[in-house]
Formats: sequence, C-alpha cells, structure tokens
Amino acid sequence: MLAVMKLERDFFAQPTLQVARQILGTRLIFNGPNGLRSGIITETEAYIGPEDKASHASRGRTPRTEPMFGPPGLTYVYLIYGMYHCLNIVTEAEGYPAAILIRGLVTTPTSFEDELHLNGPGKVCRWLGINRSHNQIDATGDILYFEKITNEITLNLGIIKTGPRIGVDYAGVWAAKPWRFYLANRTQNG
DNA sequence: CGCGGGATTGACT
DNA sequence: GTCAATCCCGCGT
Repeated sequence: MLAVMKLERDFFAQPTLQVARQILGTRLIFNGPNGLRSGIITETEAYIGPEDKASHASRGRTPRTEPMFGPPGLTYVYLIYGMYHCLNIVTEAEGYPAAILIRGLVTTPTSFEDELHLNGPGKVCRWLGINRSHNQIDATGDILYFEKITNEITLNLGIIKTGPRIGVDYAGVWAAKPWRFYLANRTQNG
C-alpha cells in the first residue's frame, strides 16, 4: 500500500498548531544548489500571531518579517547568528503572521551519502542548501514542496511529543507554550 | 549611523 | 557545563 499526495496551499492555511503537527512524517523535497534533496520531517515549531513574543513578527511588520504576513505556503528564510539559516513555512490566512519552523529531518539516502538525522534548523538548511535567496518562495511549487506519504512506515510514526520551543527564553510566558512538535522515536534531543 | 542581540552550532574545559 | 563565530536588522541617537 502506497499513496503520495502533495501538500497544497490549503494545508498551510490551517491553524498553525495543526500544520506543525500534521507536517511531521511528510517528505520535504528541494531542488536547490546541492541538487535534488529530500527528507522526512521529524521536528517543527509553531510561531503564531502578533502577540507571540517568541516570534519575529511580534515586533510588527518589517522588511524582515514581511514574509510571515504573506500567503500560506510561502517560505520565510532568515540568517541567524551570522552563519546559519532557518526555514519556515508561512501558515494561516494572508495578513496574519504565523509560520512553522522546520527543525529536524531524516534525510533520504543519496548515491554518495547514507541516511542522516538532522536535528536543528541550521543543519537542515545547510544540508538542503537553503539560503536567503530562497526567502519568500512558494513551498507548494516545483523547487520546494512537501508530500504526504501513506505507507506502513508513515502509518506508524509513533508518538508525537510536544514541548517548549528552543532558544526563546527571552519570550516570557510565550516561551513556555508547548509549541514544539517532534516524533519521539525519530528524534534526538527527545 | 552605531550598537546590541539573535527561532544555532560545534569546539572545548 | 561554557563560549565564540559572524552578520543582518531593528532600534535609539
């Protein structure tokens, strides 16, 4: 039994917590500077609305945060600590700033590399070849998209765990919200 | 225009 | 456990 279904824009238009949870176990496909690369999503975080002090968008609509206010399915890629990139996919209705951060992947083996467990948003972008040139592109297009795969494996992904988001201790009560989602038996940092 | 700090990572004690 | 790398951007001057 096998079924593959591309995630369309309406998937990302759903409530962000739902998107963050349901995208676990789907396959990300990216045809970028490192060639065609893909992997199974194992870890995400949700950033939701203008009040969320952990979200860049909590400081308003600026050139940097503009993509977060864009249509669902858009990418928001930013540089962090001067050396790593983070990939987000915008969620909910256009005009409402929300997105999910892709924090973990189990990579699809290539001809020259075995399966890797990438834990951390910087490692994910480095391996995929995501950089700022991929900011504000369509994550439901041909270069970058997601597939929901239905097979014996994805029907038994195991328990989805939740916890506080990483690295946002400055965000007060918002830091404590359990808006990190991960597949317990596929993820380190469990 | 300068300053401070970050949705991270890896190296080191 | 601690800490530096490195640069963009938001904010105050």
